[in-house]
Amino acid sequence: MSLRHAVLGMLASGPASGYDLMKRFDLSLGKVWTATQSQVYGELAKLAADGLAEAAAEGPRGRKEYAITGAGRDELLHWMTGVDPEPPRRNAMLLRVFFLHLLPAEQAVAYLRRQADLAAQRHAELAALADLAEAGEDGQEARFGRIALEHGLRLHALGQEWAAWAEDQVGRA
Amino acid sequence: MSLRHAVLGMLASGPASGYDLMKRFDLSLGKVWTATQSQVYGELAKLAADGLAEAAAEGPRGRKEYAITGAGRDELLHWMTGVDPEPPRRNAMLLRVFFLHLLPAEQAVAYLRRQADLAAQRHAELAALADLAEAGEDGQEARFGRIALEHGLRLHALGQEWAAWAEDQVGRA
DNA sequence: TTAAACATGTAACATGTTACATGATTAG
DNA sequence: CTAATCATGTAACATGTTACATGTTTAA
Repeated sequence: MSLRHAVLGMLASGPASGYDLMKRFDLSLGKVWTATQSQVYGELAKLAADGLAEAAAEGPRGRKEYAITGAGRDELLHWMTGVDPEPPRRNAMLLRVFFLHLLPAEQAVAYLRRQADLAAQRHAELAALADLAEAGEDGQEARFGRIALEHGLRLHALGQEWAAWAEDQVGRA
Repeated sequence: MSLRHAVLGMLASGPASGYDLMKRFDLSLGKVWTATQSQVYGELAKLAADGLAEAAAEGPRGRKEYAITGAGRDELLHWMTGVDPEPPRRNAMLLRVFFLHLLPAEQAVAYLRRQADLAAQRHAELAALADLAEAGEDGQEARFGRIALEHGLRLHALGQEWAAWAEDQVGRA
């Protein structure tokens, strides 16, 4: 149930509307947890029903701002420190690797080379995002965003190196 | 719809029952794509209904073996070479990192240290699995399993190094 | 005046998890 | 004879995606 905690975590920095939250999902947060508009509005309503958030203010155009409650903060803190995060259990790229023996060696190699290219591309995109972040605000919130981003950078570098190594392994068949 | 392709991929190595497939999900394949028993049996029925697999034989205890069809092979090959794999878009561990500024520095550091420990533990578990695999059969199928496993090993090493680096970053606050 | 941005919500469908329900065969 | 393993299936529920539906405010 981490969508709930993603929303709660953003609300913990101050009241926000569904529309505000979506912007954060589309920007930085979406790199580690995605959500659709319909999920965000739905979750906000449930959070309010469960007493973890409350409708705090109404603005123009039907805008509704929600604020985290004490119970919401408790729930968030419990999730952050009291429960070990589940590692991702699905990776479509590696699933294909398991079946690469079904392809002629030449196509298996092409697949691995393509993965190296994709990793390089994603690394470059993240690096561009990092540059933007560099120029932006600082403070504790930005610091941890930068730390998460560094994980992504290292991950894509790993992807590139691993794919090159794998290509070599297949070459020596 | 990768569950479908995970099942198809296993069927491509030879006919199998739902029970057989579950064993492979519980062992190696589950490291890159998980599935529950109820998903596997359901998917097998859908695959047969869609003409991508067919009930090939019946055994004792109601055992039903399924075999991949030509259309199934086409679908599998298209998925493997014609579509770029989607990168994972949800990481509960990194989501928490985004909200670490909500904790006192001391607890944020504890969180990061815990992640380093978990990564080390998972690395050791995978390494044990790798040793078993080493002793097992070889051939193309095992080779690619080993290549996927290497990715996991590198990933957990990265997790450890990154968490140590992050801890240091927070220390210098 | 009109396009872009702001703003929320619902319905239908797809996917995934947990729990329940049942029975056959084999090995000790 | 009895426990473990083999073997399949369904129902209820939770989560996630896509498409639709609607209306307001601001800036050019």
